[in-house]
Order: sequence, then C-alpha cells, then structure tokens
Amino acid sequence: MYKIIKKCGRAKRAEFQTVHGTIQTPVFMNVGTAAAIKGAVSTEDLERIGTQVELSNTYHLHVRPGDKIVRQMGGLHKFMVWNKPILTDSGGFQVFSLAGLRRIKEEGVHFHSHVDGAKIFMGPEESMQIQSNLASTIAMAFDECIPNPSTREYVERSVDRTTRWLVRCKTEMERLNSLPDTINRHQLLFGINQGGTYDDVRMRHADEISQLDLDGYAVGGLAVGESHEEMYHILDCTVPHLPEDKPTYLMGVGTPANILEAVDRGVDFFDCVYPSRNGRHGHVYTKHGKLNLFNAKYETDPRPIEEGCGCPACRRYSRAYIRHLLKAKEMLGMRLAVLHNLYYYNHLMEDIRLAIEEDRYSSFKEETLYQLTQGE
RNA sequence: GGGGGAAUUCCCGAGUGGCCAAAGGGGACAGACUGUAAAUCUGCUAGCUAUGCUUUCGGUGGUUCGAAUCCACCUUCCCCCA
Repeated sequence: MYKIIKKCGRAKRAEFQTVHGTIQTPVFMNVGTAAAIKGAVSTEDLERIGTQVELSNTYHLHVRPGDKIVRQMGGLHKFMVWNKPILTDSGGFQVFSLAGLRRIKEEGVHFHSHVDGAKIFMGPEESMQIQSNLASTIAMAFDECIPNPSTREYVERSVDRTTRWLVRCKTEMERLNSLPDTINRHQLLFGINQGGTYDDVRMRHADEISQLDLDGYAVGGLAVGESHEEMYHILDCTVPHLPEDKPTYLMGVGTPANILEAVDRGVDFFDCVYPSRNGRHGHVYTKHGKLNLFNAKYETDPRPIEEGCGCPACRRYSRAYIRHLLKAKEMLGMRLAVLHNLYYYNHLMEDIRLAIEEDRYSSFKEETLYQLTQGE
C-alpha cells in the first residue's frame, strides 16, 4: 500500500495506493472543508491544477448538509464528482477552533453548531460513523488538537485521552468497514500524534499509537502558535518514532518553507488553508516569496503573478487585472488567485518529488528557501 | 416672480456655542491569517520643527473669552407655488 521509492537523507519519495488511486508523495492535499475549495474552484479546475487529494471535514459536513444525505447521494466522491482520493478530517481540529462552542468529556465532545447553535455530540464512534457515511478514502482519528501554550499536566491528560479515543476509532472503523452496506469497505484510518511542545510526551505518544498498526500516522497540534524552531524540533523528535513503513502526515502545515523543512524530516502528507485563504485575501505565492495583490504597486503591473507559471490565472491575466477584480470584490479575482496558489503548491510538491528522486533534495531545499526570501 | 431648504475633512453623512481635527459608513492605504465559525479580521486616513502648534466645516465680514455651530451679505445647489 505504502511504498518508498527513494530516500534522500530523511526525505522520502513514496507511493500510497488507495481504492481511489495512487498518491505520489510528498503531497499537498487541497483543503475543501465543506466539500468545496472556497473561491469557486470546481472539480475540472482541480484536475487542471494538478490536485491529487482533496481534504474535507467531518464536522462541517455533518452539520451541513448532513452525512446521511451525502451517504444517500452515494458518498462524497459521487456527491462532489471527484474520483481521486479524499481525506476527511475528523472534527478534532474543531475541538480546538470552536473552543468557545464545545465541552470535552471522556466519551467525546459536545458542540454547539456554529451554523444554528444546535447541540451536537461527537465522539470517536460518531466521527467514524460520519466518515464512513461520507465514504472518504482516508478517515482521520478523532483527537483533541491541544492549544498552545498548554501545561504539561493538561497535555499529558489530553494525549492519554486521545490514545483511548484512537483505540475506539480503530475498533469502530473495523466494524463499519465490515458492514455489508458500507459504501467504502476499504476506508483507511490514520492516527494522530499529539503532545504539544513537550518532546518527551510526543515521543511516548508516537510509540504508543505506532503499536496500533494503522494505515498512516499524522502529527497534529502543530502550527498553533509555537515557533518554527519548536515545530521543527518536535518533528525531529517525533517522526522517527512513527512507523517508517506507513505514511506520515503533518496536519495543517503550512507555508512553502514549512513544507520544505518538514519533507526533509520525513513527512509525506500536508494540508493547509493558506493557498486558498490567502488567495481569497489577495496574497499570492511565487518562487520569490508572497505578493499582496492589494498593494498599490500592482495597480498597473502588466505581468502575470509569476512569469512562466502554467496556471489558469498566469496564462492569460495580469496582476493589474486580478488586483482590480479583488478590489472590486469580483468572485473571479478570488478564483484566479486561489487557482494560482493551489497550482503553486501542487507544483512545488512535484518539484520536491523530482528533487528527491534525483537525489538532490538538500540542495533543492536550500536553493528554494533562499529564493523565497529574495523578493523580486 | 414668490416661498422654503441645503452647502462638513477623498466621498456619503452626523454634529446646531467650549468635551471638535470633527461620530458612523464608504473608498484609499497597510497588516494579519498554518487539520477554514475566515470573500474575514485589525490598523490607518489634514499638516508639522509634534505631551504642542498651524490650517480645515461654501465665501466675506461680524457677535463672543471661545464659532462647523449665532448674525449680515454674497455664491452655488435642491424643492414647492406661479
């Protein structure tokens, strides 16, 4: 299922086979929380910009339209008309991001819906059931994404609960996959490592969950306020304690520089809202760093966002025009910026894969990081 | 021709004697955003030799210790009646 093709230092070039196709890693998963990438991005667009995996969210789809409706429509793949792999996040991040709207108990989490305030209960079993209804390719374990900073005492208690929840997730997922009427009987389950910024807690937890023989392992709870140095240190400590023959996923990360560094520490999967959200907010990525198209200096800039870029935005449109659209709040402006950013991320990953294959990842990383800081 | 109303800082618009360089929008300018409660949020928007000073509320003159606010005249615009 997971096959390492080439290693270059700790960086891995691998293939991950799923029922919805083979994922070439390292990979960036394009975030479409509510079964759509914000910014009016269609399935056809995703095919054009090189998307391999789309990520959607258990909590959001449970709230709206409801996972039973998605199931009735034949599962997320049919519903979205996307036949490549889909990873669903478990709702664990909403335990973090909806902190004001939820209460954590051993059995699970009580939420108030951010849409209408309705009471929602989600525990490991519920999360697995919802994800089974969604029939994603990869389900994520239901965890608590711990805020930063948190006390050691809290982190240890939370991590132990996340482990107990993980065991329950695995049991429930096996049961669901064996049901005769399940849509995707090959649904995979990734566990999630937590431990805040406490490296010993991280390593201990990684060792524990590695015993469970899951389909993949994620490092969660990073990029939530700690420094980059802390994040890289945690990866240095944690990734070696996760199974080498399973994919590693760094959740929610990150900037191009974060990804370059994390790949160098053995990470295969990434996802982040940056390319889509920043695109909607007028920030676009180039090999020389990020541009803010709202800035006055692009008012009459006839150049594409990036010279030579093959994305749908750069092939036809100028910075000046996209800036105008963004300022005029025309949806096309956001759409073009998001398409560019996702294309940039997907192609950055392609370059990363090639560099590993050609055994030159270290120099590629240094050169790319250097370029990113240079500006134009 | 007669009667009434209005002119405010880039725009709209509040303010009708001191607490006013002037509310609130908008626009402009800049910043933030890392498993998306995010097409969102924040800051800023007269000038300067800056805990103060100068210019600014259609124009000119006046009343007052003090005027965007009161008075006179002028200019422009709007509405109603002929």
